[in-house]
Amino acid sequence: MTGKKVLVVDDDAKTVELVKLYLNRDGYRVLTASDGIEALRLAREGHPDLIVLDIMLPGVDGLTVCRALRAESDVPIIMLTARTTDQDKLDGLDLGADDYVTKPFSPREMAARVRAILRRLPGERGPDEIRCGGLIVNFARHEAVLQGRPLNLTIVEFKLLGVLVREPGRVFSRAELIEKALGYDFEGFDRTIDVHILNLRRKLEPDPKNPRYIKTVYGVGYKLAEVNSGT
Amino acid sequence: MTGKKVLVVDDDAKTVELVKLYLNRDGYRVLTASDGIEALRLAREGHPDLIVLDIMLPGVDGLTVCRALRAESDVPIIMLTARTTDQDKLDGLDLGADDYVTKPFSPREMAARVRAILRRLPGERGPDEIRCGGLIVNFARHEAVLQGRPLNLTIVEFKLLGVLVREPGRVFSRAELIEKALGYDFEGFDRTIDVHILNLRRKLEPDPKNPRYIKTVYGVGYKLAEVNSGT
DNA sequence: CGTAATTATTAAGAAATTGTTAATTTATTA
DNA sequence: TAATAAATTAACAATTTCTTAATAATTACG
Repeated sequence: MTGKKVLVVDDDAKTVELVKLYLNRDGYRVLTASDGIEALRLAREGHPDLIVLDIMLPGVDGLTVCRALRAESDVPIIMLTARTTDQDKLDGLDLGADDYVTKPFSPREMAARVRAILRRLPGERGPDEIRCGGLIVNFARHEAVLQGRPLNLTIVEFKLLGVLVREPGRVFSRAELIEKALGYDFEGFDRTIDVHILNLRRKLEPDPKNPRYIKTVYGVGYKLAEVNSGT
Repeated sequence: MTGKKVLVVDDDAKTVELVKLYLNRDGYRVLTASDGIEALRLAREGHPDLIVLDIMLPGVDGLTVCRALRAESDVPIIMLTARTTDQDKLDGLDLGADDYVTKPFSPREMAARVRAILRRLPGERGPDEIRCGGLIVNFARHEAVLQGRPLNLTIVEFKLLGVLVREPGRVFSRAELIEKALGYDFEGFDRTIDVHILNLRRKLEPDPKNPRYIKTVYGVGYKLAEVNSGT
């Protein structure tokens, strides 16, 4: 873990603690501030890699802080707003915030957004791309390439391949694939997966009848073969 | 099926029954409670592997129960909330719940989340791989390899070998093997096992007539020989 | 040695799983 | 909103695996 620094600014101590808890769990160092003045000071002296900034602040408000920060640096900012009116969101974005989250929010979601932004920061792209044999799956570009030839995958096909390619060789049951590619709330049948696998194979297998990449494990599910180019 | 235990806590009997129905269908044993006091008692005495906990409870509320449980164990908790305000979710997560579901929810989705959490529990999957002599059985990959040569096992063969390899040297009766490899609900005959053992031997024994790995214990059952490479 | 009990082997039919196509529903885009 | 693309379902075919039943071989033990 790189230990990126995140500055969290909110006048509600409980919110700050909650966000801090989750970000710490993700391996980030966290600075905290409860008002605009302190926020500006820490933003300048602490060199955070990302700032989570509430709009409603005592003293200098969040919008002003955001404006001030934007004038002097490109640090990514996630705006926090208690109000639901879209005008607030627009204002925040207008000021150059990278993302906005409406209160009340789930700390998991917040942590995910922080990860997402820091991931696309120059330097640490993280596992934005996975290679396996001649297969390249790029999550940031939402693009899969096989032997230099781009596959034209649909969303579900891409997600399926994404799940498989993250753990090549491991067998995934249809239930697992549904959970991970279609979501917990999918109410349909197992066999839907079969059709998606079929379509995937048509797009990436040289000979779909004899799959080289996506193997069927009879009675269990599917897996991505680990391709040793030399063998 | 391991028959993991799940405690479902909700004051609405209909909700409890619905969740119970779906969890039973997945092979889980289900304990139920309708108030906080009972929940705590069952959580302590019933040793559930997971708890589904409603926030709104008469008497001791769900949040308090969650807090109390967290103080004394790491049992995974899924919080249930009827209110849509995310503040509830936050509180739940803050207390260490592993997941939350907002009412009204789909019982299928609930069951899926329960499966997902129990699946990634440390004890649940056991080791992903067991080695014994030149034999490697990898459960995640659903693959068995002998002296570097992959065996092409069917599900039943794989499960049988899996049972044997977990306790090399121990004799398993046919009844035991049926239970563990074919399931409790198998209605067939003992002798089916013989055929599977035969097929297994054909795939892994250098000389199936003189089994080196899977030994017959006359009048008792089968066992996996402990292989000392030097002998 | 011979008999009864147990296990090994074989092969065929039954059952379960997967592959495939096409029609239908749902979502997206112009 | 119409046109297009995608996801899902349903039905059937193809395949694999499981189970059974019948027979042969082996073991235990008087």
